Amino acid sequence: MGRQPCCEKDGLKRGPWTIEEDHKLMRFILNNGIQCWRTVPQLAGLMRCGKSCRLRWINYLRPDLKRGALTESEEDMIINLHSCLGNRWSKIAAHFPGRTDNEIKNHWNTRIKKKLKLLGVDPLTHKPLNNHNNCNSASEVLNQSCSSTEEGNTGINLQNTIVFNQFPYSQGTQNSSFGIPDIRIADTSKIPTSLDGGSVYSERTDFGNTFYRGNDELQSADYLRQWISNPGSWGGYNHFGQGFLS
DNA sequence: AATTCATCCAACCGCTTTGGG
DNA sequence: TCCCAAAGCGGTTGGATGAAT
Repeated sequence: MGRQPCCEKDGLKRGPWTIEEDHKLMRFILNNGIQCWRTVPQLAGLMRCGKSCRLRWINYLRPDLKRGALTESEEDMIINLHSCLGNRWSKIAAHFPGRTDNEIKNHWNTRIKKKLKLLGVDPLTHKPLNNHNNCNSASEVLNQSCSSTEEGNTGINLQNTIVFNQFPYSQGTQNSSFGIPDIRIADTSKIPTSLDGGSVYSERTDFGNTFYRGNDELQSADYLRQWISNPGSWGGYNHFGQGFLS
């Protein structure tokens, strides 16, 4: 006997979310908050499993999401944090308000890994790909700076002072704050500005990163209402159309 | 214009962790 | 302490899109 599926699969919809589904999920969360993800789809009238709803909310519908391409400084921070934390994307994402672990993970896999390889750095170990004699300095320095990272301090400032001299990335033109040469992969600036194929994009809402989680996951429906009533926060949600709050 | 290849990223799968009884 | 359900997490996939031929 295998593990029980997380939910009953029969009859459940999979694949990309439609506007209507997004609409239903957001409206439900607005009105009810989140107590139990497993009950959300049923109560919201969605033919999805709770897991799918949770993922959609966290990665896409949360109003506090910061949208658009990651900045160069964010990219540099990811590299430094990854050297400390490894593939613990949620831990890394915790240092980036409005960014999701999925987004950072995708960015790492599609852009940063290539960037590091171009620089002759192993993305896994953060050591030079060819020069094994040089391995100690960078990793040791990074490990030293990681203790504070694990405790909530990013440790970035500490690294910033050390990495310039010892980190393997530090060869070449240093445009960024962490000594990483300014080699940008093409096509990093593709920032959607409107709904396209069921996707939602918006400017940053600037509501901070405390929107949900806490006692009842969702801090308050009032908070959401406040966000929704703010015209400036709705740049990319126009597709929901009028009557969303009804 | 048609086809192939490369890239991106939303979504899924399944394992691990957490929390309540 | 143990068990189980739910949530969290990271690896992976597959469809959409754009670039190259």
